[in-house]
Amino acid sequence: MKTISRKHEIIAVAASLFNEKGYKAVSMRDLATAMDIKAASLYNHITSKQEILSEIILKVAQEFTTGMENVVREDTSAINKVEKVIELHIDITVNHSEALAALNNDWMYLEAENLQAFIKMREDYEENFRVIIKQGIDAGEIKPSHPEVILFSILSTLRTLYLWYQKRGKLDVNILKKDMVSVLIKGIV
Amino acid sequence: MKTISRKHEIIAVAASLFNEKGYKAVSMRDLATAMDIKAASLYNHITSKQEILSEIILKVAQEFTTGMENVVREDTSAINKVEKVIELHIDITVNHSEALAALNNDWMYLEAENLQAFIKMREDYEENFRVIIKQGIDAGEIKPSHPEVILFSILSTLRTLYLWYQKRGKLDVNILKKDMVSVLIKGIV
DNA sequence: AATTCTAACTAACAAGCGTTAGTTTTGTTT
DNA sequence: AAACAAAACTAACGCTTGTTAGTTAGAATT
Repeated sequence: MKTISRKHEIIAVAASLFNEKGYKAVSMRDLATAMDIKAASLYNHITSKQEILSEIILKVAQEFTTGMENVVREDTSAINKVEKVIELHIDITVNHSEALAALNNDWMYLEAENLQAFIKMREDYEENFRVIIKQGIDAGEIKPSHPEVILFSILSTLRTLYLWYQKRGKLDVNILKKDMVSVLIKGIV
Repeated sequence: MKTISRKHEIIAVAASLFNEKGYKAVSMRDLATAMDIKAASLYNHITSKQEILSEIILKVAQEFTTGMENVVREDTSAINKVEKVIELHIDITVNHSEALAALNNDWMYLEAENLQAFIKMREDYEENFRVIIKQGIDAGEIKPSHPEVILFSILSTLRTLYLWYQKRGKLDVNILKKDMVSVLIKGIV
C-alpha cells in the first residue's frame, strides 16, 4: 500500500502549491518539481490534475458537512449552536488551512459531479446556519436584524480565517476561539 | 480618442470575465471572443494581459487609499471613523464589484512594480485601520479585545462583501450601510 | 530463481498560451 | 478624390499545458 501514501504525499504538496499560487497557476511540472520527480511519474499515483483538486476540496467540505450536522442535532440554544459552528471553523482551519485556500478560491475549477457535489454541500451548510440564526431571533437570543446580514458577516469572517491564521503564524487555538466568539457575537463596543 | 474608450471597454469586459473565472483561467482568446474580435486585435488597444490586470486592480486600490486618507484626516471619534470606513467599502463595492474580485483573488499575478505598489497600498490601508481601532480602544469607545481580532473580523467581512452583493442582486445601499454598521459594531446579541 | 509490483524514467502528442508582424478594411478629415 | 488614422484582420512564433505510451530499475513475493 505504498502507492496510497505516495498519493497522499502528492496531494499534500499540491495543496501547499495551490495555496501559494492558485490551482490554475500550478502546472503538473511545477508539482513534479516540488516532489523531485518528473511530471509523467505523477500519473503512476493519480489519474488527473482534477482528481487532486477534488480530493483536496471535497475532503474538507465533508468535514464541514458532518460537523454542521452534529451541531444541528445538539439540544441547546441557538447562540450556543452559533458558538459551536465558530469553533468548528476554527478547528478545521487549524488542521487544514492550505486545503481551505483551494476550497475558497479554486472550487470553481471542479468539474461535473465534483462541482455539483461541492455546491450542494455549501448550500446545505449555509441553509443550516441560516436556520440556526433565525431560530435564535425567534427565541429572542439574537437581535432581530436581517438574518442574512448576520449570516454573511459571520460566515465571511470564518471563511477568511485561514488567511489570517497563516499570516500571524499559528496562534493558540483556545484563545482564538474565545476571542472570535466574543467579537462575532457580542460586537466591538 | 476612440482608442481610449475602446480600451476601457476591453478592460470592463476583462474585469467581468476575471470575476467569473479568475485571471489565469481567462485567455486572451476568451476575452477577444467576448469582445467579438480576434485576439490579435486586442493589442491595438492594450499592450499586455498584465496591463489589463493592473489597470483593474490598481484603480480600485487607489480609491481605497484616498478614501482611507480622507477618513483618517477627519476630526471625529474612532467609532465614527470605523463607520466611515465601512461606508467607504460599501460604496466601492457597489460601484466596482467585479474589479474587487480581481483585487481579492488575482492580485498575486501582478508583476514587479505593480505588485509592489499594490502590496504597499494594502499594508498602509490595514495599518491606518489598525490605528483607528487602537485609538478607539484607548478612548474607551471600543472593547479592549485584541485589536487584531477586531480588525480581521471587520476587514474580512468588508472584503467579501462583493461576493454577497453580486449574489443577492443589488440591494439598497443605504439599508445595507445601516445594517452592516449595526452588525459589525454592535454585534448580534 | 522466476515473477510480480512499485515507482521512477524518456519521449512525445495535440492543444492552448501570450504575443508579434504585416496587411486590409473602415470611417473620417482634408 | 486623396490622405490619414483607427481598428480590425490573417498567419505565425516559440513556449507551456495536461496527458499517454512504452520502458526500466529495484524491491517484494512466490
